[in-house]
Amino acid sequence: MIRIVIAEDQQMLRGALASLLQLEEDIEVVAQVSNGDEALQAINTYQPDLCLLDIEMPELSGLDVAERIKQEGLPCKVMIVTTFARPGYLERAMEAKVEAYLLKDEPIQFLVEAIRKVYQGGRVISPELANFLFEKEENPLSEREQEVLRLVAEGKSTDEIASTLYLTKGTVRNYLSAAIQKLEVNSRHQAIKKATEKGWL
Amino acid sequence: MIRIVIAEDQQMLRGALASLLQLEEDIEVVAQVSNGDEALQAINTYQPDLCLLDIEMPELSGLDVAERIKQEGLPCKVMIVTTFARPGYLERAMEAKVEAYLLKDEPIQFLVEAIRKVYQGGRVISPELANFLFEKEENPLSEREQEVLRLVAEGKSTDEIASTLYLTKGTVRNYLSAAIQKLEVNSRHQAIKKATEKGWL
DNA sequence: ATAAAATGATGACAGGTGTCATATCGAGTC
DNA sequence: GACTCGATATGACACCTGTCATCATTTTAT
Repeated sequence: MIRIVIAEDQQMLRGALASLLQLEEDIEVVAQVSNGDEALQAINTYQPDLCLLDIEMPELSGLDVAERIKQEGLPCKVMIVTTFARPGYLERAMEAKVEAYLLKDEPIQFLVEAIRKVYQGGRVISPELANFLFEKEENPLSEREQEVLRLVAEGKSTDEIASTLYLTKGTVRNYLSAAIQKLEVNSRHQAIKKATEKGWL
Repeated sequence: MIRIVIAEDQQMLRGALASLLQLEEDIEVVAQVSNGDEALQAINTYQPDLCLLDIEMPELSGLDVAERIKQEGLPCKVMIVTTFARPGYLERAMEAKVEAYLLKDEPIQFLVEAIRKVYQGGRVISPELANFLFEKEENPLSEREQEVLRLVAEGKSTDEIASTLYLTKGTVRNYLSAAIQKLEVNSRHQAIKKATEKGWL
């Protein structure tokens, strides 16, 4: 019996997956949760064989949860199940050594088979993502540049960012300028768009 | 037997819903499609009792499909099933006189019951959205202002927008300025954010 | 038919933004 | 110890942006 925990914030999908997986004879859904914090708790409590983690959830992202599980050396295998084919996400997941990375655009049957493969010690990646593994683009942004971009993304002004980070606004503009050039775009907002698409924030 | 068509672009959710609904004795899923165009075709072909429409799909949005169904006077009842609690979406849906508007954050059981109610002539709205029906905010943006904002959202520059719409850049800035003031924000980008949240684009 | 909106344009101004050259400082590296 | 690199700062410049006043034209409403 494969014991699993499902972490997914959209109730309808979470419930649907749980019901369908429960129908499989060799699978038992021991817990369903809707955010990253609860996911960690549930994994500690139930010690499942593996967990399905959505990435974009409240509190802790699925990637954060994956990293913690691996750091703490928990035996629970990790399967990321997400909408987003972002190179940066995949890279973080690979670095955390997760067992699978699937897109929600796969059929359920693919998920079920992936679960069995992972349980038996295998690894699975959605075929659409296979390319990303080779032609992987490194995140060109420095820590500071990411920080500044994140704040712009939240809607903050140059001045607000400057005081948040205890910098002058000139310096903030320098970081933005550097980021804009590294990303080969023309404005801070295009920079945010591109960095977000790539999963670099 | 309630015959339904499911239009939802995320394969995993679509398949899961189809499988689960199929398990209900009084429901038959006659077609599953992944975009708005196919939805219209399927509805014409199969003449289902009702259809589940996601809003954000390729080609035609679920709202577009709903409007066409109602304009053409097709007997198919329409249930919108979406992630987004945006007042503007709900308003468009109400104007199109759809039979139901549900959030994907509802449990499946809610969906199943809603399907039965709608089949029997009822209407259903996710409880979280009930407020929006009363305190409904009108879209304050003119057609032109929306057009310009949409183009900014695509990442176009003022000059590009000007030549796309055959306007001078001064005029483009005027529309943006008007939109920014109507939305009570400080920049074109905040304007996009707010308008998008409200479902006004 | 006439008033009121909406559409489109222009020019001007203040302030924001992106770029660049340049300088300092500290942490590594050779 | 000299050198390089990243983080930080400054000042200057050109260009972009948001606002406003003003005007002409076309649509819409009464």
